[in-house]
Amino acid sequence: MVTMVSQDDAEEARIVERIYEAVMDQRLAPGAKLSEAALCEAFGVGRMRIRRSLLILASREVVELQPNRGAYVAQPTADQAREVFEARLLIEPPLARLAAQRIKRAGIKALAVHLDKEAAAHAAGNRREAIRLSGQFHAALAQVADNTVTLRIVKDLITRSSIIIAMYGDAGFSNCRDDEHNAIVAALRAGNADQAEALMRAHLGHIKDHLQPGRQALQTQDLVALFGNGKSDGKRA
Amino acid sequence: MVTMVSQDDAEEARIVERIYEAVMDQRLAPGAKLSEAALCEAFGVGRMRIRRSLLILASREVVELQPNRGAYVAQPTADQAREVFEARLLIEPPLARLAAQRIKRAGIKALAVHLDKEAAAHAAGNRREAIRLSGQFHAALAQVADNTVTLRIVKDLITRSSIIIAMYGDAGFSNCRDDEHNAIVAALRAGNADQAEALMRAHLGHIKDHLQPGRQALQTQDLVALFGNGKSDGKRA
DNA sequence: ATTGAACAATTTGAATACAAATTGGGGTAA
DNA sequence: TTACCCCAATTTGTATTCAAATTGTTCAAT
Repeated sequence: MVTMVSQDDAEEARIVERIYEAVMDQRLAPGAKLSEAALCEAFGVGRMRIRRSLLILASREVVELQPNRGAYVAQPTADQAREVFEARLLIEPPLARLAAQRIKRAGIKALAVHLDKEAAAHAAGNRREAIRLSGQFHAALAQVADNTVTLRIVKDLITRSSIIIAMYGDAGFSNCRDDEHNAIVAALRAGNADQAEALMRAHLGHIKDHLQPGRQALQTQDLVALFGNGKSDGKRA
Repeated sequence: MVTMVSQDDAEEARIVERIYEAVMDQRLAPGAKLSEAALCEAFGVGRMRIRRSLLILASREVVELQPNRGAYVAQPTADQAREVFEARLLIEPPLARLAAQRIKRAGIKALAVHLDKEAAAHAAGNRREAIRLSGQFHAALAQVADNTVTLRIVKDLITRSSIIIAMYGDAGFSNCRDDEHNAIVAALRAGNADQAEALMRAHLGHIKDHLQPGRQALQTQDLVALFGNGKSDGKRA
């Protein structure tokens, strides 16, 4: 008998991952409603499966579950935004240091490939892809550090960061500046742990500095729908 | 009129928290089966509620959901144990530094009260309470640092650490040594951020050094499974 | 007596049906 | 015309029911 162990769990993980990606691409705006029926159709699964996925997303604070109202992409407050970036400033610079100490030839190669993709997306004007890759760079670093526990933590933080940037970020400013990523990889390649840590700290500081806590960006697509602005209707993947 | 918002969610959070505590107390051993029916009776709630709680616990890797087999308290591998403590060594020393910079009079007071409780439990020979408080100290530090995002992360890590210590720890060695906690608080009180960070790093190193990766402390029915027949369960561990 | 297979019982997984609540629309009255 | 209220429709939450899988037991055969 073929057991097919944990095929079910993999399904939820797949759905969660897809929604994570949509949030990071900013295809799903903060406050966007995630209706169960729509998700059932989109993913071709039963309602139970969707409810489980939404619960996982809620436990990671990427979506908010409002009782009897439904699931919505989270809308972190300015204070929560501060906490997320504070956590990143706490975790990622030491992580960059660890990566510098631990990186192997294959890891350097992988990061180089990633930087190329970032540059290509940027050159092609593919803003959505550029934003996504820009966030993924930080996850790639955790992978280089060879620690899945930290990888999970960083993934959650960068996803929430994408929401925060969508809410509080300068209009045209993308997630990260590529040149800073390049500099960090250069430090890793040189095995300069101190520099890698310092560069990452500065990099995160720059992202944080470009947030405007008072902005309270377009609350939800409720407002958009109200004004008939067709900007954020792309809920379907 | 009165909305009673998120009363339902609070119920799941309560159950999850109770199970967290039981794991940290080592009342629930690694590999212990968490049958849905038993939990329904224990908490006096419906099966749906329990299933939601177990899913949250699984997403935090405190329990493992085996399809068609049920939920079990996680049994991290030696490699996963290494990753958890590596993550703690990455996060908590900078967190101690932040706490030293940010601590107020009320925080110092709260930590002093906590240390008293630890000492009292230790003096009274209440090992279970001592273990629990010993872990909670690290969460208290995150609270002093006033960052709920980091608090959540640290809580997850210390809960998983309890499981790891139960599996790989020396028999009589409790979670932490109280004197090291005292020293850390002294550094915080003195506002010596460098020392707080260094002490926390050393403290976590000590805990880690008392783990025996080869021990494989199988103390539950996993023992039976391992000796019975390594038919298809031998995949893990 | 021991081993193997079949069957029964328990436990989990999923689907369907039903109940509760919120939202939006329409109608009426001021 | 505007404001308020009631009702319907949609959406979420929960329970019940049934199916699938695993485990333990029993019986039979070697």
